[in-house]
Amino acid sequence: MTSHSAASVRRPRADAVRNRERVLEAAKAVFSAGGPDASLEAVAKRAGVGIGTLYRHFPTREALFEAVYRREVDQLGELAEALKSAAPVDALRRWLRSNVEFVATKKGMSAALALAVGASSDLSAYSFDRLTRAVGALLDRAVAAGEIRADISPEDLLRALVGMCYMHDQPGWQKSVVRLLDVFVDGLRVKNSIDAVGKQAPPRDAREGAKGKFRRQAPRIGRK
Amino acid sequence: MTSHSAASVRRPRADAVRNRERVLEAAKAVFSAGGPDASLEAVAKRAGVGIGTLYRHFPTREALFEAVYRREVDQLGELAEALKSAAPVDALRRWLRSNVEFVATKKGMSAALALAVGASSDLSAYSFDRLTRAVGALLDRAVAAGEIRADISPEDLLRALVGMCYMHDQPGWQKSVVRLLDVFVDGLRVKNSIDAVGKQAPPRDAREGAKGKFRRQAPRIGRK
Amino acid sequence: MTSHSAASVRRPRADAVRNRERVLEAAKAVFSAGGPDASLEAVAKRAGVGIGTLYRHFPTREALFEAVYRREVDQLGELAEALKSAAPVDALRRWLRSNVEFVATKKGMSAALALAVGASSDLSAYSFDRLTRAVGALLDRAVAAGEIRADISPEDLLRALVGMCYMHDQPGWQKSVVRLLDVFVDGLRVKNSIDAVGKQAPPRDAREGAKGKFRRQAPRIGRK
Amino acid sequence: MTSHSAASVRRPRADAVRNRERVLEAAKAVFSAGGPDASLEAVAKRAGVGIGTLYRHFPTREALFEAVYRREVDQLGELAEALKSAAPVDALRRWLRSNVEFVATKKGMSAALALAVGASSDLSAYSFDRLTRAVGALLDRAVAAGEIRADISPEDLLRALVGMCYMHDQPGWQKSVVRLLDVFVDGLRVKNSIDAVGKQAPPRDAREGAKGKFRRQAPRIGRK
DNA sequence: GATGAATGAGTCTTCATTCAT
DNA sequence: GATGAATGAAGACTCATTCAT
Repeated sequence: MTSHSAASVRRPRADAVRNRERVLEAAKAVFSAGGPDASLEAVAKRAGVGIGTLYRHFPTREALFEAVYRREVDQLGELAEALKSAAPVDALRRWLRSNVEFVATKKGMSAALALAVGASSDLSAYSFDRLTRAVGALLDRAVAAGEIRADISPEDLLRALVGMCYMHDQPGWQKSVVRLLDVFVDGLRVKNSIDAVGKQAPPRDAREGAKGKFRRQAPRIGRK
Repeated sequence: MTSHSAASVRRPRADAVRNRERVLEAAKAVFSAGGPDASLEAVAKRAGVGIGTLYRHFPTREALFEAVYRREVDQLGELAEALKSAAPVDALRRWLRSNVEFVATKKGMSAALALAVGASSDLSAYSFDRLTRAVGALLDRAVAAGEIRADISPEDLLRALVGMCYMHDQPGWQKSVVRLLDVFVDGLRVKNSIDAVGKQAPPRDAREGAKGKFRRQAPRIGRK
Repeated sequence: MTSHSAASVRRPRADAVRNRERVLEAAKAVFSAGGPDASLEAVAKRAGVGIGTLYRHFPTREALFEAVYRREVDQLGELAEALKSAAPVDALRRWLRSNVEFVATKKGMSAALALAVGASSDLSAYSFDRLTRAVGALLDRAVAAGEIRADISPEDLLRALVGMCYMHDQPGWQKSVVRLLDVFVDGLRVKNSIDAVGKQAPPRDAREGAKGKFRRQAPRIGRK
Repeated sequence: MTSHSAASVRRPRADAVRNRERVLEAAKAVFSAGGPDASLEAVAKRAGVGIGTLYRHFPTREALFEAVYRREVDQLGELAEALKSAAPVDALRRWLRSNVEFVATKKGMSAALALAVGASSDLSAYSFDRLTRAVGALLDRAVAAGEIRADISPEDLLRALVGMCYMHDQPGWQKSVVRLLDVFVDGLRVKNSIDAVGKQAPPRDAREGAKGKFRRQAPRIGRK
């Protein structure tokens, strides 16, 4: 439509890009502090833009969430893939620890992790899927090498990790979690030694599977 | 104040007691379903009383929380004490598992558990203290018996438990958590085998302590 | 629940009643002036109550509409019934004229009338039904007496009336409409003299009927 | 201003003309569907142009209205003039019916008609004037021929027509209106037969007149 | 003591309008 | 000239909280 447009997609305006970025940054911070119900107006204010601008870039709360967290989730996923060359159990341990560091470093990473087990939504489904695959690979390798027990699913492990990082706002949580994770990995190496108390868990191969992407559904994220 | 009052404390009116109870019951249900931000008006409506009545009995949201959850927390604490006679590690394992069952059975117990690591408040402080003591006793016994490693604090363990129960709304979470906890306890029995990756945790006795009740402070619970 | 309540329904509080009335009065005025999209906040302000109070009494815009207009519509309906004793054609003419006076006198009556042919909604359906019945009775009587042609339906007549009153904000509209209605009634007395130009309308008895109440449906009233 | 401009008026750029046309087309459609309060952004989007372009061509909502409807109004006016040769009453009847067809055929024509009696504005004033003159000619001829009564003004007739077309969004309205108009014309032929009920209308010549153009004033059209 | 009416602050959301590119 | 980004003013609606009855 414009006379000088060469390609069909226009280069986005510089200030628009800057604003988009600012909003994302602000949203990360605000959601980190105030939870997923935080006021969008607060986000806009922190970003230094009008509320209308926020809405132009992200027409729904969901859209903003998505933009904020998808990238983080992907980083967590890539982390797992990057460890494919290490010794199986060591890779596992290091991935778990790296997660802790990640969460410690990057504000909002914790929320990204939590998404994976949170209330259903497209974004949650994506997160769950992405991370389950990632950790599944690590797990499979260690099991195949016969170094850890086979009855823990990627979902289990993911939940354990998320659960432990859940307390990421307490003083000293980081060391605590590393300690706990180490204990946990130690436990993984013990092959089903104890079953006096409870029922035997299903063997690794008979797990519920569902590797396909996006199994879960549902719109909302935290609003009432 | 009143003309005919013999003693300084009057026996509360029967309907007042009944209303108080109704509100508590309603609050438990509503908070379970809608989270801690649920509308107080919804609570009143469910209890079949006016909003004013709710406020008379519980002048703040916090007060209502307190009344709802303190009892639950105490139950979790007593659970630990009841296991003092069992074999140390077994007692530990059983307590952890019992928590899972508890959360599974009694609506709202999960929230009670979560309080222990949640945002600061009088109630949280109390919960944290109560449960830390409980699990601490179990832990101490097992360490004293030389059956588990000594570098995991009650706080650590509590946080791990809470975190894992955090996902109590996913299908099949219960079995998953039991599995994870078993792995964890298995890991506890391995005495410091691995320390190549991280620093050694401080010995049990040098922990930050703080057994005194109500260390932490702060008013809010989730509202903005 | 209260100790002194004799009957099951409490007498509404005096101030509540007063406020309700104020809001209705204000709404009638505001809707008259600003149309059905007028701001509810403007209504509240004019009534001298908080916006919350307005919402307490009328939880939706529709509810307020309903409360404002149902009574007016009923008055228009009763008007028709009150004329049952007069000579058929005269009754018809007088009813039509009375409507004009009504609209002229009572602010908002025009809107009430317009509802009858307006966008679908429960209230519109009710209005349409109520008024169609009213005018239908008058029409039937005149047709039965053989004094007017039979091919005009109550709906037709109603629409003509509404349409003409539509212009109720022009200077001198009132006399004009009375004049037009008179001409129209005169025309009704001419029994099908002319049909050279168009097709014959269906006979009176074969009309689409649908006397049952509330045929039409649909929620909105004017918002976008 | 521009260096190479020979004459004082430049030939408009081709794309500007095209855009102007697109916007007009879109506006006609959007206003037809959503009423006069429809979003200008919706118009721009439908036209496939930026909102800025719309504003450049039509700096106010009024300006857009004007551009959209003036042409339509003129068409309605010309319709009346085209019938000057027919028999007076027949011409009148045919003009009225033609209006109905017009409204039925051309989306937005109804709005154009309604403008004539709508809220004051330059555009309304123009419409009113244009159409009043048109219908006045038809009326005068029939009165002069002694075929219809003399106490109905062009304004009256216009209002009757508009009023009847007011319901143009109901199913089957078209036949209904034709029927009503026929009845109305029949009524016109009855010379003042009835005056028992109301006062005698003023004679044709003593009417309020006001043939001059643009008597009325006022800016707004429907916005708040 | 119980009740529920009143209040208004806080959020979300939509658009008309202005302006930088 | 065209574009669409930015802005902020409304307006709807929800609830926590106070208070008159």
